[in-house]
Amino acid sequence: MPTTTFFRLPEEKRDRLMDACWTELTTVRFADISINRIIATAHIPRGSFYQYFEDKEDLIHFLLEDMREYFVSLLRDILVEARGDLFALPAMAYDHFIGHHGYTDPMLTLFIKIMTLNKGMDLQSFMGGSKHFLPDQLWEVIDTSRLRRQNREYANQVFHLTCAVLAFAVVETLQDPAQVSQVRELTKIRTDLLRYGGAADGYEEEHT
Amino acid sequence: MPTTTFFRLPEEKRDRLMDACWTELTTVRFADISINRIIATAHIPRGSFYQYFEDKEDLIHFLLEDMREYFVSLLRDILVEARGDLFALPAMAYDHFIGHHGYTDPMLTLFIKIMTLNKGMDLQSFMGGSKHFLPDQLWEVIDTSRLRRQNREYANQVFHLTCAVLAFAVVETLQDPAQVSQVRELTKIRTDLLRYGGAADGYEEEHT
DNA sequence: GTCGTAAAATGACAGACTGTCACAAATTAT
DNA sequence: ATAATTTGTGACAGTCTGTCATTTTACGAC
Repeated sequence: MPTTTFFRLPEEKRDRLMDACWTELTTVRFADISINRIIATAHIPRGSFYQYFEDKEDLIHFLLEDMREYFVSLLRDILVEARGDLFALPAMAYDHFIGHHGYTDPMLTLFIKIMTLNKGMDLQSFMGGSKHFLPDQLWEVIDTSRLRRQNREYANQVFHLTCAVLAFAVVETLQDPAQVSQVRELTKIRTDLLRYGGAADGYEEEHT
Repeated sequence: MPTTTFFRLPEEKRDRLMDACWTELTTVRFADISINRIIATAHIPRGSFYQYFEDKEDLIHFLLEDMREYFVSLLRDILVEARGDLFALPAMAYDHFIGHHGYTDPMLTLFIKIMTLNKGMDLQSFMGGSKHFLPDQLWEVIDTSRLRRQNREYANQVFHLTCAVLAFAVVETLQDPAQVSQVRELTKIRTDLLRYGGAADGYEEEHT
């Protein structure tokens, strides 16, 4: 967490610094992030930076947390549009990512750049910032009647796997942007897997 | 990939170097791996190291690939024991990881250390080293009659999600080692989700 | 307006790290 | 024995990070 000093900073200076941070974060991989470059770009003296942030990790954590919050609210919108159907999330969110709707969301663009640079960046720990994996904001809009069990923990599990499916799709597309339609097909298969199960019908009876 | 020179190295020297590498890899996080420390531990001059490996990434890649191969063969053994039931994999593999059987597998110990240090290290890209996510070795021993569809691509998807469930379990246990039994329960729920689907029965009819 | 105290700014610095390169040593071929 | 090739080596240039003693600014009390 940044220092209180950071939040007391004059707006212009803080913006200058944050711009430089986001540029750095969306230009090089996590491992290569350089505070040297950031302070050079932002024209902020070295000592000042360390008055605002504890260290590099502190900075990165702060930026990603910001992004996570945005991301969750985006998923919430999508979920509302899907009438609370958790299983519809991967396909719809994927289309958002790919820019299916023509316009490009600035924050999402940053997110995708970061994912591209840090291939397979771990959505698990990205979302895991919150205590529960399934944030309150999303739990509120889930239609639990569509789920086999209606408790939050079960929804949490479904959401977990749902996120994994979304992550697979994003990563695959980044690795080969030409295969959008193929990835879309895979996502449908995976989603059906989550919905209806992957076991052959003959074996389904074991379950009671 | 290491240089041919590396493979021509006298065994004693190569072992000394590799030992130091594994020690480093299982002691600090990826980001903090220091070639300085490695060469100091192994008593290998700086210049020599760079005659064997292109750079730090080259080294890490080589070590992890080694581990991946071991890991795949372990999963194969488990899958055989499970009579090819892909859905049984997470629970069984998890018990192996936790050391349910009392003995500890040296390579697995290293693997767990690495996972602990790099919380949520991406199994996706770890396994993704191979062209197909589902390696031939595993495909050979899968009982496809248990799957809704029998083609390899479908098995690949199931395996993908299966790995995700395993990864969840491992990460959760590392975060809080006390909760083994709880994680085991979660793993069962997740596996059932993959087997039979998470949709409420009423909605299942949509599927044809 | 001046003095004093607390907050903020600053850049020089120590310590660490990486990858390179010119040259020495050893090994192999002729 | 000599030449050619491969391997070994450590000094070095260039970066980087986080700290800290010191200066500058902000601000309230008198």
